[in-house]
Amino acid sequence: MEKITIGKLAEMAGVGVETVRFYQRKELLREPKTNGAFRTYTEADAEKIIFIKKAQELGFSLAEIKELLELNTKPRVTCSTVKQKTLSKIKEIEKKINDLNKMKNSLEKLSCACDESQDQIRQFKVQECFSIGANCKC
Amino acid sequence: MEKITIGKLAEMAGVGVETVRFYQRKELLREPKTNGAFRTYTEADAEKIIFIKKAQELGFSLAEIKELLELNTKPRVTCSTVKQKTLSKIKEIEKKINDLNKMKNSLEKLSCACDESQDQIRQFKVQECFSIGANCKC
DNA sequence: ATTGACTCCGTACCATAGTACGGATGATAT
DNA sequence: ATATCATCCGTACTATGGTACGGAGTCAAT
Repeated sequence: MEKITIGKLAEMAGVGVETVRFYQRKELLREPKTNGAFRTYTEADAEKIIFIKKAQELGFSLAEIKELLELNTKPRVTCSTVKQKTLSKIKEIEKKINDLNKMKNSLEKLSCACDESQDQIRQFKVQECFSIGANCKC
Repeated sequence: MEKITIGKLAEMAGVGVETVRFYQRKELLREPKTNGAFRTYTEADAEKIIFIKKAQELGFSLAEIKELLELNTKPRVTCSTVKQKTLSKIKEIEKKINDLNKMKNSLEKLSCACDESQDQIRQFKVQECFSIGANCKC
C-alpha cells in the first residue's frame, strides 16, 4: 500500500489540506509519524475525519466530537466512568432522533396539506412541531 | 393578556434580547407591530425562536432554518413546489436520523464493552460507525 | 540536476452566530 | 416628578470553524 500524505488524506476524506492541519491543532487528529520530511497517515485517519464531518452535520460541535472520540482512549479512566459517559451520549442522541422525528411528522403534515388546498398550506406552521402533538393525519 | 416586550419574549424563549434583534436583522423573525414606542410580540414569536434553537441543535444553519420556516409562506409559489421542497427536507431529516442511529448503535457497543474488559473498551472506535456495519451484539 | 507538484509552518483573513456596549428615549412605580 | 428599569439603535467585539497566503524545503520524474 502506498503512503498517504496530507493531500491524499484530505482528498480521501473530502476536506481541504488546511482543515486536516486545523484538526491537528485542535487535537482531534493525532500528529502522525513523519516519513522523511513529510507526514504519513493511515486510513483510520480518513475515517476519523469523515466521522467528524458527519457528526458536525448532526449538530455536534468540535468539542463534543472530541469527547466522543476520546470516550474510550483516556488513560486511567474506569469502566464505569466510560459507561456513564457513553450512556449520557446515547441519551443526547436519542433526544436528537426524537426531535428530528417531530420535525419529520410536521413536514409530512405539510406534504399532506399540499394535496388539499392553498389555504391548508398557508395555515401550516413547522415551528409548532415542538409544542403541540402535531402528527400527520393523512 | 399582558403585552410581550422584547425582554419578556427573550425570557420566554430562553435567549438574550440581542439574539432576538439579531434574528430580526436576519429576517428569521418578523419586525412586530410597535405599541407606542416599544415593540410587542406574540407567543408565536416565542415558539419560532424555540424552533430555531432546536433546529440548530439538530445541525441546521440559520439559512436552512429560514428555508424551513418559509416553506409555505412565500407568495406565488405553487403547491407542487412546496411539496417538492418539503419532501426534500424530509429526506434530509431521514438521513440525519439514520446517521444518528448508526452512532447510537456504535455507542451501545461501547456500553457493552464496558461490561467485558478494559481491552474491549480500548479496542473500540466510534468513528467506524459510518463505515462498517457495526451493530450492538449484547 | 532541474522542474513541478507537494509539504511545512506561521500568520492572516473569512463567514456564521451571536454578545456586549453606550447613549438616548420611553415606561412605570412611588 | 423623579428615580429606576426597559427599550431602541448603531457599532464593535467575540468564539467557532475553517480558508488563504507566502516563503522555504522536499520528493520524484524526466
